[in-house]
Amino acid sequence: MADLVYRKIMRDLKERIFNQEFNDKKLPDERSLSESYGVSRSSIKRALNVMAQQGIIFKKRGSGTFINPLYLKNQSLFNYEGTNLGVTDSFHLDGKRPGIKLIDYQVIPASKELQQDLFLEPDDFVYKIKRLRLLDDEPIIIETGYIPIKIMPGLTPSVVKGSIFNYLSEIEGKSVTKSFMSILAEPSNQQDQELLGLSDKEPVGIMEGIFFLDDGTPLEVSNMRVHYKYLKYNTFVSLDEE
Amino acid sequence: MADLVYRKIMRDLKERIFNQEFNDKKLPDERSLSESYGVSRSSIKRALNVMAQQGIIFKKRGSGTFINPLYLKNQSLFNYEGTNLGVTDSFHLDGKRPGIKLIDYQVIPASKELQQDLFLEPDDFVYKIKRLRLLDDEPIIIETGYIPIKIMPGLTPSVVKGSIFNYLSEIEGKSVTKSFMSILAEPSNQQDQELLGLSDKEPVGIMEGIFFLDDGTPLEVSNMRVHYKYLKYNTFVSLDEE
DNA sequence: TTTGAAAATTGATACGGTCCAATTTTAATC
DNA sequence: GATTAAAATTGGACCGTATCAATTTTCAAA
Repeated sequence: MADLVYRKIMRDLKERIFNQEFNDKKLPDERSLSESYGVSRSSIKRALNVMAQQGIIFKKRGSGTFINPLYLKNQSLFNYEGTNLGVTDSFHLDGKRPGIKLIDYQVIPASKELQQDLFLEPDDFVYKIKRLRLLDDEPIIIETGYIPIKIMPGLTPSVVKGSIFNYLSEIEGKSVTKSFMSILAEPSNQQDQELLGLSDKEPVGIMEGIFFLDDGTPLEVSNMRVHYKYLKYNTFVSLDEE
Repeated sequence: MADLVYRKIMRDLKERIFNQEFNDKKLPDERSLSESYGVSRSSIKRALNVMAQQGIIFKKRGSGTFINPLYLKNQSLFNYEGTNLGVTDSFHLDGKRPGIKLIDYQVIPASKELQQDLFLEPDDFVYKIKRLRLLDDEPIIIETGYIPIKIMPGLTPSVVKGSIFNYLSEIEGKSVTKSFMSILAEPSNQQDQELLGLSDKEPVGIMEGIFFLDDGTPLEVSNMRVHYKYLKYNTFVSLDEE
Protein backbone atom coordinates (compact mmCIF):
# COMPACT_ATOMS: atom_id res chain seq x y z
CA MET A 1 0.00 0.00 0.00
CA ALA A 2 2.82 2.32 0.81
CA ASP A 3 5.30 1.50 -1.89
CA LEU A 4 3.44 2.93 -4.85
CA VAL A 5 5.41 5.46 -6.81
CA TYR A 6 2.77 8.14 -6.93
CA ARG A 7 2.15 7.82 -3.21
CA LYS A 8 5.80 8.20 -2.44
CA ILE A 9 5.81 11.34 -4.53
CA MET A 10 2.77 12.62 -2.66
CA ARG A 11 4.29 11.96 0.73
CA ASP A 12 7.51 13.64 -0.22
CA LEU A 13 5.85 16.66 -1.78
CA LYS A 14 3.58 17.14 1.22
CA GLU A 15 6.55 17.09 3.49
CA ARG A 16 8.48 19.52 1.33
CA ILE A 17 5.49 21.81 1.20
CA PHE A 18 5.16 21.65 4.95
CA ASN A 19 8.85 22.45 5.36
CA GLN A 20 8.33 25.62 3.37
CA GLU A 21 10.71 24.44 0.74
CA PHE A 22 8.69 26.19 -1.95
CA ASN A 23 8.53 29.63 -0.48
CA ASP A 24 7.04 31.18 -3.58
CA LYS A 25 4.01 28.92 -3.17
CA LYS A 26 4.74 27.38 -6.51
CA LEU A 27 5.84 23.84 -7.23
CA PRO A 28 8.38 23.00 -9.91
CA ASP A 29 6.80 22.21 -13.26
CA GLU A 30 5.78 18.64 -14.02
CA ARG A 31 8.63 17.94 -16.39
CA SER A 32 11.24 19.01 -13.85
CA LEU A 33 9.60 16.98 -11.12
CA SER A 34 9.54 14.00 -13.41
CA GLU A 35 13.26 14.33 -13.99
CA SER A 36 14.32 15.13 -10.44
CA TYR A 37 12.33 12.26 -8.98
CA GLY A 38 13.41 9.95 -11.76
CA VAL A 39 9.86 8.86 -12.54
CA SER A 40 7.62 9.32 -15.52
CA ARG A 41 5.59 12.44 -15.94
CA SER A 42 2.46 10.30 -15.74
CA SER A 43 3.27 9.38 -12.16
CA ILE A 44 3.91 13.00 -11.28
CA LYS A 45 0.60 13.90 -12.83
CA ARG A 46 -1.16 11.23 -10.85
CA ALA A 47 0.31 12.42 -7.58
CA LEU A 48 -0.53 16.03 -8.35
CA ASN A 49 -4.05 15.13 -9.41
CA VAL A 50 -4.79 13.43 -6.13
CA MET A 51 -3.32 16.30 -4.19
CA ALA A 52 -5.37 18.78 -6.21
CA GLN A 53 -8.47 16.77 -5.49
CA GLN A 54 -7.70 16.93 -1.81
CA GLY A 55 -7.35 20.67 -2.04
CA ILE A 56 -3.69 20.75 -1.17
CA ILE A 57 -2.62 22.32 -4.44
CA PHE A 58 -4.17 24.15 -7.38
CA LYS A 59 -3.12 23.66 -10.95
CA LYS A 60 -3.37 26.22 -13.68
CA ARG A 61 -2.52 25.37 -17.22
CA GLY A 62 0.18 27.54 -18.72
CA SER A 63 0.99 28.96 -15.36
CA GLY A 64 2.02 26.28 -12.92
CA THR A 65 1.01 24.43 -9.78
CA PHE A 66 0.40 26.36 -6.59
CA ILE A 67 0.14 25.47 -2.95
CA ASN A 68 -3.12 26.11 -1.15
CA PRO A 69 -2.14 28.66 1.49
CA LEU A 70 -4.57 27.04 3.89
CA TYR A 71 -2.72 23.77 3.78
CA LEU A 72 0.23 25.23 5.59
CA LYS A 73 -1.91 26.86 8.20
CA ASN A 74 -4.45 24.20 8.82
CA GLN A 75 -2.99 20.95 7.74
CA SER A 76 -5.22 18.91 10.00
CA LEU A 77 -8.25 19.80 7.94
CA PHE A 78 -6.77 17.99 4.99
CA ASN A 79 -6.34 14.69 6.72
CA TYR A 80 -9.39 12.63 5.96
CA GLU A 81 -7.28 9.62 6.57
CA GLY A 82 -8.19 6.39 8.24
CA THR A 83 -8.37 2.78 7.35
CA ASN A 84 -12.08 2.35 7.63
CA LEU A 85 -15.28 4.31 7.45
CA GLY A 86 -16.99 3.24 10.64
CA VAL A 87 -17.66 5.41 13.62
CA THR A 88 -14.88 3.75 15.57
CA ASP A 89 -12.44 5.18 13.07
CA SER A 90 -14.09 8.43 12.13
CA PHE A 91 -14.25 10.02 15.54
CA HIS A 92 -10.69 9.59 16.72
CA LEU A 93 -11.15 12.40 19.15
CA ASP A 94 -7.90 13.16 20.94
CA GLY A 95 -7.29 9.90 22.70
CA LYS A 96 -10.70 9.78 24.26
CA ARG A 97 -11.83 6.31 25.11
CA PRO A 98 -14.64 5.06 22.86
CA GLY A 99 -17.34 2.81 24.25
CA ILE A 100 -20.42 0.98 23.07
CA LYS A 101 -23.62 0.16 24.89
CA LEU A 102 -25.95 -2.30 23.20
CA ILE A 103 -29.54 -1.13 23.36
CA ASP A 104 -31.33 -3.49 21.03
CA TYR A 105 -30.46 -6.54 19.01
CA GLN A 106 -32.91 -8.57 16.99
CA VAL A 107 -33.37 -10.40 13.74
CA ILE A 108 -36.28 -9.18 11.64
CA PRO A 109 -37.58 -9.59 8.09
CA ALA A 110 -36.22 -6.96 5.73
CA SER A 111 -38.69 -4.19 4.99
CA LYS A 112 -39.38 -3.13 1.43
CA GLU A 113 -36.98 -0.25 1.75
CA LEU A 114 -34.24 -2.39 3.23
CA GLN A 115 -34.74 -4.91 0.46
CA GLN A 116 -34.07 -2.17 -2.03
CA ASP A 117 -31.15 -0.57 -0.27
CA LEU A 118 -29.39 -3.79 0.67
CA PHE A 119 -30.38 -5.62 -2.47
CA LEU A 120 -32.25 -8.41 -0.72
CA GLU A 121 -35.02 -10.86 -1.58
CA PRO A 122 -38.46 -10.55 0.06
CA ASP A 123 -37.76 -13.45 2.44
CA ASP A 124 -34.36 -12.25 3.59
CA PHE A 125 -33.71 -11.33 7.19
CA VAL A 126 -31.59 -8.61 8.71
CA TYR A 127 -30.07 -7.85 12.07
CA LYS A 128 -31.41 -4.72 13.64
CA ILE A 129 -28.75 -3.36 15.93
CA LYS A 130 -29.24 -0.31 18.06
CA ARG A 131 -26.27 0.93 19.98
CA LEU A 132 -25.20 3.90 21.99
CA ARG A 133 -21.75 5.21 21.23
CA LEU A 134 -19.79 6.72 24.07
CA LEU A 135 -16.68 8.82 24.34
CA ASP A 136 -15.13 8.72 27.79
CA ASP A 137 -18.46 7.37 29.07
CA GLU A 138 -20.31 10.33 27.60
CA PRO A 139 -23.01 9.31 25.10
CA ILE A 140 -22.64 10.93 21.71
CA ILE A 141 -24.38 8.83 19.07
CA ILE A 142 -27.49 6.70 18.84
CA GLU A 143 -26.76 4.31 16.04
CA THR A 144 -29.29 2.05 14.39
CA GLY A 145 -27.97 -0.35 11.81
CA TYR A 146 -29.43 -3.03 9.59
CA ILE A 147 -27.19 -5.79 8.27
CA PRO A 148 -28.25 -8.77 6.14
CA ILE A 149 -27.89 -12.09 7.91
CA LYS A 150 -26.61 -13.79 4.84
CA ILE A 151 -23.64 -11.47 4.67
CA MET A 152 -22.63 -11.82 8.30
CA PRO A 153 -23.98 -15.07 9.69
CA GLY A 154 -21.76 -14.85 12.75
CA LEU A 155 -22.91 -11.54 14.11
CA THR A 156 -23.58 -12.40 17.73
CA PRO A 157 -24.45 -9.91 20.47
CA SER A 158 -20.95 -10.22 21.84
CA VAL A 159 -19.47 -9.17 18.53
CA VAL A 160 -21.88 -6.31 18.28
CA LYS A 161 -20.58 -4.87 21.51
CA GLY A 162 -17.39 -4.03 19.69
CA SER A 163 -16.61 -2.63 16.29
CA ILE A 164 -18.44 -4.54 13.59
CA PHE A 165 -16.21 -3.19 10.84
CA ASN A 166 -13.07 -4.19 12.67
CA TYR A 167 -14.52 -7.64 13.18
CA LEU A 168 -15.21 -7.86 9.49
CA SER A 169 -11.72 -6.95 8.45
CA GLU A 170 -9.95 -9.00 11.11
CA ILE A 171 -12.03 -12.15 11.04
CA GLU A 172 -13.45 -12.22 7.55
CA GLY A 173 -10.88 -10.17 5.69
CA LYS A 174 -13.47 -7.82 4.23
CA SER A 175 -13.15 -4.08 4.44
CA VAL A 176 -15.64 -1.25 4.34
CA THR A 177 -14.18 1.56 2.32
CA LYS A 178 -17.16 3.17 0.63
CA SER A 179 -20.35 4.78 1.77
CA PHE A 180 -23.15 6.92 0.56
CA MET A 181 -24.28 9.33 3.24
CA SER A 182 -26.73 12.12 3.84
CA ILE A 183 -26.13 14.68 6.53
CA LEU A 184 -28.91 16.69 8.09
CA ALA A 185 -30.20 18.07 11.38
CA GLU A 186 -33.39 17.80 13.39
CA PRO A 187 -34.81 18.87 16.73
CA SER A 188 -34.08 16.18 19.27
CA ASN A 189 -36.90 13.84 20.23
CA GLN A 190 -37.51 12.58 23.72
CA GLN A 191 -35.35 9.51 23.30
CA ASP A 192 -32.47 11.58 21.93
CA GLN A 193 -32.72 13.82 24.96
CA GLU A 194 -32.70 10.91 27.38
CA LEU A 195 -29.93 8.94 25.79
CA LEU A 196 -27.66 11.79 24.76
CA GLY A 197 -28.39 14.09 27.68
CA LEU A 198 -29.81 16.90 25.58
CA SER A 199 -32.29 19.60 26.50
CA ASP A 200 -35.36 19.98 24.35
CA LYS A 201 -33.80 22.99 22.65
CA GLU A 202 -30.74 21.11 21.57
CA PRO A 203 -30.77 19.30 18.24
CA VAL A 204 -29.24 16.16 16.86
CA GLY A 205 -27.21 15.83 13.71
CA ILE A 206 -28.17 12.91 11.52
CA MET A 207 -25.89 10.91 9.31
CA GLU A 208 -27.74 8.24 7.43
CA GLY A 209 -26.77 6.10 4.54
CA ILE A 210 -25.35 2.90 3.26
CA PHE A 211 -21.97 1.28 3.78
CA PHE A 212 -20.48 -0.88 1.06
CA LEU A 213 -17.91 -3.60 1.00
CA ASP A 214 -14.95 -3.31 -1.31
CA ASP A 215 -16.68 -5.24 -4.05
CA GLY A 216 -19.79 -3.08 -3.95
CA THR A 217 -21.99 -5.31 -1.84
CA PRO A 218 -24.23 -3.11 0.33
CA LEU A 219 -23.39 -4.15 3.87
CA GLU A 220 -25.35 -1.90 6.18
CA VAL A 221 -28.05 0.70 6.27
CA SER A 222 -27.22 3.01 9.10
CA ASN A 223 -28.87 5.87 10.89
CA MET A 224 -26.80 7.84 13.36
CA ARG A 225 -28.28 10.47 15.60
CA VAL A 226 -25.32 12.48 16.78
CA HIS A 227 -25.02 14.85 19.72
CA TYR A 228 -24.82 18.16 17.89
CA LYS A 229 -21.59 19.17 19.53
CA TYR A 230 -19.84 16.20 18.02
CA LEU A 231 -21.08 16.58 14.49
CA LYS A 232 -18.58 18.32 12.28
CA TYR A 233 -18.19 17.12 8.75
CA ASN A 234 -15.30 18.59 6.80
CA THR A 235 -15.13 18.34 3.06
CA PHE A 236 -13.26 19.77 0.13
CA VAL A 237 -15.49 20.10 -2.89
CA SER A 238 -14.25 20.51 -6.43
CA LEU A 239 -16.43 20.73 -9.47
CA ASP A 240 -13.69 19.54 -11.75
CA GLU A 241 -14.76 15.91 -11.90
CA GLU A 242 -11.20 14.79 -11.65
CA MET B 1 -16.03 20.74 -22.21
CA ALA B 2 -18.24 18.12 -23.70
CA ASP B 3 -16.07 16.70 -26.44
CA LEU B 4 -13.51 14.94 -24.30
CA VAL B 5 -13.14 11.28 -25.06
CA TYR B 6 -13.41 10.03 -21.53
CA ARG B 7 -16.48 12.14 -20.91
CA LYS B 8 -18.18 10.81 -23.97
CA ILE B 9 -17.48 7.31 -22.72
CA MET B 10 -18.89 8.21 -19.32
CA ARG B 11 -22.06 9.66 -20.78
CA ASP B 12 -22.61 6.68 -22.99
CA LEU B 13 -21.91 4.15 -20.26
CA LYS B 14 -24.24 5.91 -17.84
CA GLU B 15 -26.99 5.82 -20.41
CA ARG B 16 -26.41 2.18 -21.20
CA ILE B 17 -26.42 1.36 -17.51
CA PHE B 18 -29.65 3.25 -17.08
CA ASN B 19 -31.18 1.40 -20.00
CA GLN B 20 -30.45 -1.88 -18.25
CA GLU B 21 -28.22 -2.95 -21.09
CA PHE B 22 -25.98 -4.80 -18.65
CA ASN B 23 -28.55 -6.92 -16.91
CA ASP B 24 -25.97 -8.98 -15.09
CA LYS B 25 -24.78 -5.82 -13.34
CA LYS B 26 -21.39 -6.29 -14.86
CA LEU B 27 -19.69 -4.11 -17.43
CA PRO B 28 -17.56 -5.53 -20.21
CA ASP B 29 -13.90 -5.76 -19.35
CA GLU B 30 -11.66 -2.81 -20.05
CA ARG B 31 -9.94 -4.30 -23.04
CA SER B 32 -13.23 -5.05 -24.76
CA LEU B 33 -14.55 -1.59 -24.04
CA SER B 34 -11.36 -0.12 -25.43
CA GLU B 35 -11.85 -2.03 -28.64
CA SER B 36 -15.58 -1.53 -29.05
CA TYR B 37 -15.35 2.21 -28.43
CA GLY B 38 -12.25 2.48 -30.56
CA VAL B 39 -10.29 4.34 -27.88
CA SER B 40 -7.27 3.48 -25.81
CA ARG B 41 -7.56 1.47 -22.64
CA SER B 42 -6.23 4.49 -20.76
CA SER B 43 -9.27 6.51 -21.72
CA ILE B 44 -11.57 3.70 -20.67
CA LYS B 45 -9.73 3.53 -17.38
CA ARG B 46 -10.11 7.23 -16.86
CA ALA B 47 -13.83 7.15 -17.48
CA LEU B 48 -14.28 4.16 -15.20
CA ASN B 49 -12.16 5.74 -12.48
CA VAL B 50 -14.29 8.84 -12.38
CA MET B 51 -17.46 6.79 -12.33
CA ALA B 52 -16.07 4.65 -9.53
CA GLN B 53 -15.24 7.74 -7.58
CA GLN B 54 -18.78 8.94 -7.98
CA GLY B 55 -20.04 5.65 -6.66
CA ILE B 56 -21.73 4.59 -9.88
CA ILE B 57 -19.63 1.47 -10.33
CA PHE B 58 -17.29 -0.72 -8.32
CA LYS B 59 -14.14 -2.26 -9.69
CA LYS B 60 -12.55 -5.45 -8.51
CA ARG B 61 -9.26 -6.60 -9.85
CA GLY B 62 -9.37 -10.04 -11.40
CA SER B 63 -13.11 -10.05 -11.33
CA GLY B 64 -14.55 -7.17 -13.28
CA THR B 65 -16.46 -3.91 -13.01
CA PHE B 66 -19.91 -3.89 -11.42
CA ILE B 67 -22.79 -1.48 -11.36
CA ASN B 68 -23.85 -0.01 -8.04
CA PRO B 69 -27.40 -1.32 -7.65
CA LEU B 70 -28.38 1.95 -6.03
CA TYR B 71 -27.51 3.91 -9.12
CA LEU B 72 -30.39 2.41 -11.02
CA LYS B 73 -32.83 3.00 -8.22
CA ASN B 74 -31.79 6.40 -7.08
CA GLN B 75 -29.97 8.05 -9.88
CA SER B 76 -30.69 11.53 -8.64
CA LEU B 77 -28.43 11.02 -5.65
CA PHE B 78 -25.47 10.66 -7.95
CA ASN B 79 -25.88 13.97 -9.67
CA TYR B 80 -23.74 16.48 -7.87
CA GLU B 81 -23.70 18.44 -11.04
CA GLY B 82 -23.81 22.16 -11.49
CA THR B 83 -21.63 24.84 -12.94
CA ASN B 84 -20.86 26.66 -9.75
CA LEU B 85 -20.66 26.13 -6.04
CA GLY B 86 -22.72 29.02 -4.76
CA VAL B 87 -26.02 28.77 -3.02
CA THR B 88 -27.84 29.95 -6.10
CA ASP B 89 -26.68 26.81 -7.83
CA SER B 90 -26.65 24.32 -4.98
CA PHE B 91 -30.26 24.57 -3.93
CA HIS B 92 -32.02 24.12 -7.25
CA LEU B 93 -35.10 23.03 -5.44
CA ASP B 94 -37.77 22.00 -7.92
CA GLY B 95 -38.30 25.20 -9.79
CA LYS B 96 -38.83 27.25 -6.69
CA ARG B 97 -38.08 30.90 -7.12
CA PRO B 98 -34.93 31.99 -5.28
CA GLY B 99 -34.70 35.43 -3.76
CA ILE B 100 -32.23 37.55 -1.84
CA LYS B 101 -32.79 40.17 0.80
CA LEU B 102 -29.81 42.33 1.71
CA ILE B 103 -29.51 42.73 5.47
CA ASP B 104 -26.13 44.32 5.92
CA TYR B 105 -23.38 45.64 3.68
CA GLN B 106 -20.22 47.31 4.88
CA VAL B 107 -16.54 47.58 4.31
CA ILE B 108 -14.40 46.71 7.31
CA PRO B 109 -10.75 45.96 8.10
CA ALA B 110 -9.94 42.29 7.86
CA SER B 111 -9.72 40.59 11.24
CA LYS B 112 -6.75 38.41 12.09
CA GLU B 113 -8.68 35.31 11.22
CA LEU B 114 -9.85 36.72 7.91
CA GLN B 115 -6.32 37.76 7.11
CA GLN B 116 -5.26 34.19 7.52
CA ASP B 117 -8.14 32.57 5.70
CA LEU B 118 -8.19 34.99 2.78
CA PHE B 119 -4.45 35.49 2.68
CA LEU B 120 -4.55 39.22 3.28
CA GLU B 121 -2.23 41.86 4.67
CA PRO B 122 -3.00 43.59 7.98
CA ASP B 123 -4.20 46.75 6.24
CA ASP B 124 -6.51 45.02 3.78
CA PHE B 125 -10.23 45.59 3.80
CA VAL B 126 -13.11 43.25 3.15
CA TYR B 127 -16.76 43.54 2.33
CA LYS B 128 -19.02 42.13 4.99
CA ILE B 129 -22.20 41.04 3.33
CA LYS B 130 -25.12 39.64 5.22
CA ARG B 131 -28.02 38.37 3.20
CA LEU B 132 -31.19 36.42 3.66
CA ARG B 133 -31.80 33.74 1.05
CA LEU B 134 -35.38 33.01 0.14
CA LEU B 135 -37.15 30.27 -1.74
CA ASP B 136 -40.59 31.26 -2.94
CA ASP B 137 -40.45 34.14 -0.45
CA GLU B 138 -39.76 31.77 2.37
CA PRO B 139 -36.49 32.50 4.21
CA ILE B 140 -34.13 29.54 4.36
CA ILE B 141 -30.58 30.77 4.86
CA ILE B 142 -28.84 33.56 6.73
CA GLU B 143 -25.62 34.04 4.86
CA THR B 144 -22.70 36.11 6.07
CA GLY B 145 -19.83 36.48 3.67
CA TYR B 146 -16.48 38.26 3.69
CA ILE B 147 -14.82 39.13 0.40
CA PRO B 148 -11.55 41.04 -0.07
CA ILE B 149 -12.00 44.41 -1.71
CA LYS B 150 -8.90 44.01 -3.79
CA ILE B 151 -10.33 40.94 -5.47
CA MET B 152 -13.71 42.45 -6.31
CA PRO B 153 -13.42 46.22 -6.42
CA GLY B 154 -16.79 46.56 -8.13
CA LEU B 155 -18.96 44.85 -5.57
CA THR B 156 -21.73 47.37 -5.10
CA PRO B 157 -24.91 46.83 -3.08
CA SER B 158 -26.87 46.43 -6.27
CA VAL B 159 -24.62 43.57 -7.37
CA VAL B 160 -24.89 41.99 -3.98
CA LYS B 161 -28.63 41.75 -4.32
CA GLY B 162 -28.07 39.08 -6.94
CA SER B 163 -25.71 36.18 -7.27
CA ILE B 164 -22.15 37.24 -6.62
CA PHE B 165 -20.72 34.12 -8.20
CA ASN B 166 -22.73 34.59 -11.35
CA TYR B 167 -21.57 38.20 -11.50
CA LEU B 168 -17.99 37.01 -11.20
CA SER B 169 -18.25 34.53 -14.02
CA GLU B 170 -20.31 36.74 -16.32
CA ILE B 171 -18.57 40.07 -15.81
CA GLU B 172 -15.08 39.11 -14.79
CA GLY B 173 -14.76 35.68 -16.33
CA LYS B 174 -13.71 34.04 -13.09
CA SER B 175 -15.36 30.94 -11.75
CA VAL B 176 -15.73 29.48 -8.30
CA THR B 177 -15.30 25.75 -8.51
CA LYS B 178 -13.68 24.79 -5.25
CA SER B 179 -14.54 25.12 -1.61
CA PHE B 180 -13.56 23.86 1.76
CA MET B 181 -16.58 23.47 4.00
CA SER B 182 -17.55 22.29 7.44
CA ILE B 183 -21.06 21.14 8.19
CA LEU B 184 -22.52 21.19 11.66
CA ALA B 185 -25.67 21.96 13.62
CA GLU B 186 -26.63 24.21 16.50
CA PRO B 187 -29.68 25.30 18.44
CA SER B 188 -31.15 28.36 16.79
CA ASN B 189 -30.48 31.72 18.37
CA GLN B 190 -32.99 34.51 18.57
CA GLN B 191 -32.01 36.07 15.28
CA ASP B 192 -32.24 32.71 13.52
CA GLN B 193 -35.71 32.27 14.90
CA GLU B 194 -36.84 35.70 13.77
CA LEU B 195 -35.32 35.62 10.32
CA LEU B 196 -35.99 32.01 9.45
CA GLY B 197 -39.29 31.64 11.27
CA LEU B 198 -38.12 28.94 13.64
CA SER B 199 -39.32 28.02 17.09
CA ASP B 200 -36.79 27.91 19.90
CA LYS B 201 -36.75 24.12 19.69
CA GLU B 202 -35.83 24.06 16.05
CA PRO B 203 -32.17 24.11 15.10
CA VAL B 204 -30.12 25.54 12.27
CA GLY B 205 -27.67 23.71 10.10
CA ILE B 206 -24.42 25.52 9.56
CA MET B 207 -22.23 25.37 6.51
CA GLU B 208 -19.12 27.42 6.90
CA GLY B 209 -15.98 27.58 4.92
CA ILE B 210 -13.97 29.15 2.17
CA PHE B 211 -14.66 29.46 -1.54
CA PHE B 212 -11.76 29.51 -3.97
CA LEU B 213 -11.30 30.79 -7.48
CA ASP B 214 -10.05 28.47 -10.17
CA ASP B 215 -6.46 29.47 -9.59
CA GLY B 216 -6.60 28.88 -5.86
CA THR B 217 -7.16 32.44 -4.70
CA PRO B 218 -9.38 32.39 -1.61
CA LEU B 219 -12.40 34.48 -2.58
CA GLU B 220 -14.82 34.36 0.29
CA VAL B 221 -15.21 33.23 3.85
CA SER B 222 -18.82 32.27 4.26
CA ASN B 223 -21.08 31.29 7.10
CA MET B 224 -24.51 29.99 6.26
CA ARG B 225 -27.13 29.32 8.87
CA VAL B 226 -29.64 27.11 7.14
CA HIS B 227 -33.22 26.33 8.08
CA TYR B 228 -32.83 22.74 9.21
CA LYS B 229 -35.48 21.43 6.87
CA TYR B 230 -33.45 22.59 3.90
CA LEU B 231 -30.12 21.18 4.96
CA LYS B 232 -29.37 17.88 3.34
CA TYR B 233 -25.85 17.19 2.24
CA ASN B 234 -25.35 14.07 0.16
CA THR B 235 -21.94 12.59 -0.36
CA PHE B 236 -20.26 9.46 -1.60
CA VAL B 237 -17.13 8.70 0.36
CA SER B 238 -14.41 6.37 -0.78
CA LEU B 239 -11.24 5.68 1.10
CA ASP B 240 -9.41 4.66 -2.03
CA GLU B 241 -7.70 7.97 -2.62
CA GLU B 242 -8.40 7.71 -6.30
C1' DT C 1 7.53 53.77 -23.40
C1' DT C 2 3.95 51.21 -25.08
C1' DT C 3 1.94 47.88 -27.99
C1' DG C 4 1.45 43.53 -30.08
C1' DA C 5 2.93 39.43 -32.27
C1' DA C 6 5.97 35.43 -31.81
C1' DA C 7 8.18 32.12 -28.87
C1' DA C 8 8.67 29.57 -24.74
C1' DT C 9 6.56 27.58 -20.77
C1' DT C 10 3.38 24.60 -18.56
C1' DG C 11 -0.49 21.66 -17.63
C1' DA C 12 -4.26 18.57 -20.29
C1' DT C 13 -5.68 14.95 -23.19
C1' DA C 14 -4.96 10.79 -25.36
C1' DC C 15 -2.40 6.90 -27.13
C1' DG C 16 -0.26 2.44 -26.59
C1' DG C 17 2.80 -0.46 -24.42
C1' DT C 18 4.98 -3.63 -20.41
C1' DC C 19 4.63 -5.94 -16.39
C1' DC C 20 2.16 -7.20 -12.18
C1' DA C 21 -1.55 -9.01 -8.84
C1' DA C 22 -6.05 -10.64 -7.63
C1' DT C 23 -9.55 -13.57 -9.09
C1' DT C 24 -11.86 -16.89 -11.77
C1' DT C 25 -11.86 -20.70 -14.79
C1' DT C 26 -10.11 -24.89 -16.41
C1' DA C 27 -7.92 -29.15 -16.15
C1' DA C 28 -5.58 -32.71 -13.89
C1' DT C 29 -5.06 -35.67 -10.10
C1' DC C 30 -6.46 -38.29 -6.25
C1' DG D 1 -16.77 -36.05 -6.47
C1' DA D 2 -13.40 -33.29 -4.16
C1' DT D 3 -8.97 -31.19 -4.12
C1' DT D 4 -5.26 -28.96 -6.18
C1' DA D 5 -2.45 -27.02 -9.54
C1' DA D 6 -2.09 -24.57 -13.87
C1' DA D 7 -3.90 -21.29 -17.12
C1' DA D 8 -6.74 -17.55 -18.47
C1' DT D 9 -9.06 -13.40 -17.24
C1' DT D 10 -9.24 -8.83 -15.50
C1' DG D 11 -8.09 -4.58 -13.27
C1' DG D 12 -3.70 -1.86 -11.43
C1' DA D 13 0.70 0.56 -11.81
C1' DC D 14 3.94 2.76 -14.44
C1' DC D 15 6.37 4.25 -18.49
C1' DG D 16 7.17 7.24 -22.53
C1' DT D 17 5.35 9.78 -26.45
C1' DA D 18 2.73 13.06 -29.35
C1' DT D 19 -0.22 16.85 -29.66
C1' DC D 20 -2.94 20.53 -27.88
C1' DA D 21 -4.35 24.80 -25.15
C1' DA D 22 -3.80 28.38 -21.76
C1' DT D 23 -0.53 31.48 -19.97
C1' DT D 24 3.63 33.94 -19.54
C1' DT D 25 7.75 35.78 -21.43
C1' DT D 26 10.44 37.85 -24.95
C1' DC D 27 11.41 41.11 -28.20
C1' DA D 28 10.75 43.88 -32.16
C1' DA D 29 8.01 47.57 -34.10
C1' DA D 30 5.52 51.84 -33.46
